[in-house]
Amino acid sequence: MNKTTEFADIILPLPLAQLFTYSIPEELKVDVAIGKRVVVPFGNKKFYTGIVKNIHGNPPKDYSTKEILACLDDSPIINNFQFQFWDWISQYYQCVLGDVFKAAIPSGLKLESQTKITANEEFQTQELLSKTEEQILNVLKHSKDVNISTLNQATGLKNTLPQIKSLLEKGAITVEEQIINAYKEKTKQFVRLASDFSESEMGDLIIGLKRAKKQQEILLSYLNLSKYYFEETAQKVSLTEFLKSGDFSRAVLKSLVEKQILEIYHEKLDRIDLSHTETSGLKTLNEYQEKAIAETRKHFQEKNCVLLHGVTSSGKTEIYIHLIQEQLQQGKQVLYLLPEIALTTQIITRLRTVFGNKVGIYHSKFNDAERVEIYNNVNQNDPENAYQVILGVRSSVFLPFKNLGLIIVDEEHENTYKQFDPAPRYHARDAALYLAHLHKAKTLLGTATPAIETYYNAKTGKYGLVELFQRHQNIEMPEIIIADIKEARRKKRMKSIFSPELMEMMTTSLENKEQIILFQNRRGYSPYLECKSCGWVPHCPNCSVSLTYHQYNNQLVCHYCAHSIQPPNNCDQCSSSEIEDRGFGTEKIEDELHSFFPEARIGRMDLDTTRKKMAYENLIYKFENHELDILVGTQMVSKGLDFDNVSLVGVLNADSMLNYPDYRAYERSYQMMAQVSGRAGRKKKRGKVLIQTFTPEHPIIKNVIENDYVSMYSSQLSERQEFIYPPYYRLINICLKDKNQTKLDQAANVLAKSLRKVFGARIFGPQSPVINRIQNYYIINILLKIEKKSSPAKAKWILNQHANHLKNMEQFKSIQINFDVDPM
DNA sequence: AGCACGCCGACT
DNA sequence: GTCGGCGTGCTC
Repeated sequence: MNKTTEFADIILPLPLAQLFTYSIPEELKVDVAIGKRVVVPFGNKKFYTGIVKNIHGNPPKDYSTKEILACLDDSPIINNFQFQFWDWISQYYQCVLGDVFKAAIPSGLKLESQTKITANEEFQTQELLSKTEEQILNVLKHSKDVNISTLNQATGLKNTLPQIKSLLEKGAITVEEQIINAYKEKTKQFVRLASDFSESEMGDLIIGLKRAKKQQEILLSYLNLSKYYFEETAQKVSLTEFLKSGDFSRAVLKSLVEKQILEIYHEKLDRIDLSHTETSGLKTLNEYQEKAIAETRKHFQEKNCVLLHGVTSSGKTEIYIHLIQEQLQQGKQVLYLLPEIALTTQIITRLRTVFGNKVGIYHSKFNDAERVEIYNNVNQNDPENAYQVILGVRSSVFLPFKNLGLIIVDEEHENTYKQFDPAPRYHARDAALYLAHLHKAKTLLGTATPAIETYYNAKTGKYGLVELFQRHQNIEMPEIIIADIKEARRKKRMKSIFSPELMEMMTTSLENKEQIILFQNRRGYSPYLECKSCGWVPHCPNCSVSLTYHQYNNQLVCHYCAHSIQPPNNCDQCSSSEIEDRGFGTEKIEDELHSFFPEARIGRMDLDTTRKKMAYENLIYKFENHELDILVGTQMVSKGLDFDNVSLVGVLNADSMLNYPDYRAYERSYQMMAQVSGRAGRKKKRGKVLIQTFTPEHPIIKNVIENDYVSMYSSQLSERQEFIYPPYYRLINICLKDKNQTKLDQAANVLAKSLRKVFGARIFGPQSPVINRIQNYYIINILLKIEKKSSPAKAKWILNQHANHLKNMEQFKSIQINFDVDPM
């Protein structure tokens, strides 16, 4: 017996800090290996899918082990790169490996145990059963495969657990844990000949069927469709299509199958379309692109990361494509990261036309089965059939790459690359840099408006910097016009939410049959309602935010917990019936546009209109085809879309962004306005951008008008230094949560005090966030700002010590503490 | 995270 | 008197 393969340390998909050690039964010793999935019992009921992290021969001292029940994989699904990557994520972002496991693997690869309940047939009523118990027993007798949730549904009861428990005690039912595999391969049925008949054999067969006309007909029709004797390889014939083609009955086909002439077979079907698309060569680069790509290659010789700072429509994508091609020729994989909203059909199509079915897409709107297929595809060892290029969102950094050569992070400044909740709170751009380091690959960051931190890294020589200021086909940068709404309001010249300038420009554009994009970073109709006489504002009962009014369903909705109510007719406080909406969101803009421009075709693009799988694509398609004149939207409209006929972009309220209480507010406002401006004026004509603001003299607005990123950068940089922010300092936010506000405040004060003893003035807070209650949990933050040079690992270790100390205090046991490293 | 155990309030 | 609320502790 081999002693060193006695035990395995398992990662479980739970937010628990340790690994769990199980013993490997003799019969599984050949199967169980590092990186494979295993099923293990946990507690006295549950089963989980875990990942084998370690195999060893050291029996644990303090407890006896349970046995691994099954091994799910023939070959590992987690490779060594991934284990190292997971370790880094869990250390850097201060979370547990189980959290990383949960985020990294599509849930279809994680089995779940489900309690299956069956009625005991031998049970005879000896004791009196309660009504609900009888009801439950009745349901069980008439259906099979019942679990708790279906039982709750069938009986209409909220919670049947107590009754189940008592029935179990009385011996009326049995309960069994069942493991459900969520992922099923999709298969399709096909028809083919049962054996390889020669032409003369086939002739005999057909003659033999002369008394079964229908069967003969089917056979001939099959030969016809499959071109069996005409082509080298017969065409595949799908069962359903075949039956439909001649209105054949299944029964007739069945008799042919029984005669062993035809047979039906199943074939696994990829949910992802792998059909061969025609690939076309690369586009030739213009001289500026050529220069940029040459510089990039040169930087890569000594630097691992290059920032490609190229203005909107300077043709960054073509540069990426050329670089991807180079990697593929060397047999390397490429990961192309995009933020959610920029992963559009346009870019997918472009990549597919060049790389065909070598491109895999990993999108959040894909269902789980599709993700499992992509995961498995990347994991397989056959480079002929595996995707070589993955175009994906944040979570695609967790795919099982074996041989990465290049990671491209497009729209690098996008804050959606940072995951906020749940843990792991990772930033895909920063994680990508580490991932590339593991593979000894290069990273290319691309954007028109770099994040301050990134530009700083480039300027200080940590990254290579390549700049590309020439728009392709020499399209001019749009003309930016400012509308002073304070002035317009004073003179009472505002038409609802539109300044006279905007009204005029919209009218002209519509007359010229040109398209318009209007941008407002707020969905819903109006951010809040207010009582005209006493100023009362309806708030969410669970969160400390006002409720947003949505007109399309006439609801007041909380954007934090989705709580919704009917708008009140009367004020809760003074019963006045005069309740007015305040502020405006995309819905209201759409509404107002309809009344001012009844002829115009208007589309709205925000979270509410793009929930369905293809809704976003449909809107884009309609706008591209000029089936819409005006597109109103939140930041979704500002990303990576190329439209040819947009002559006007309107930013309805620049101040709402500028006044946001965050140290990144100015940076983000600049990025947002610069990006949305980039949508204006493509071919032929110079576009116009109109920005409505109360503060036309604002320096950020000036930077936007002059398209002066560098000025914005240097003014922000000095502010960052002065006020102790990145890139000079590293931020770690410590978030405390509890249902009891007093207890929470006390705990935060105790923690802040003890941290100050170590970190001194580097500790800020405790500070209540603007929204200090979400889903009935109060929230308070403590912020640590440490010098970039000092060791973050040590600081994190100290933070953990103090947090654990707090959790060990009797009165603060219930407090939840989590860390957010490099918060956004 | 789940789930069991255990201790206090409102009800058949 | 019980049912059921959620606070607390444990899981290899």
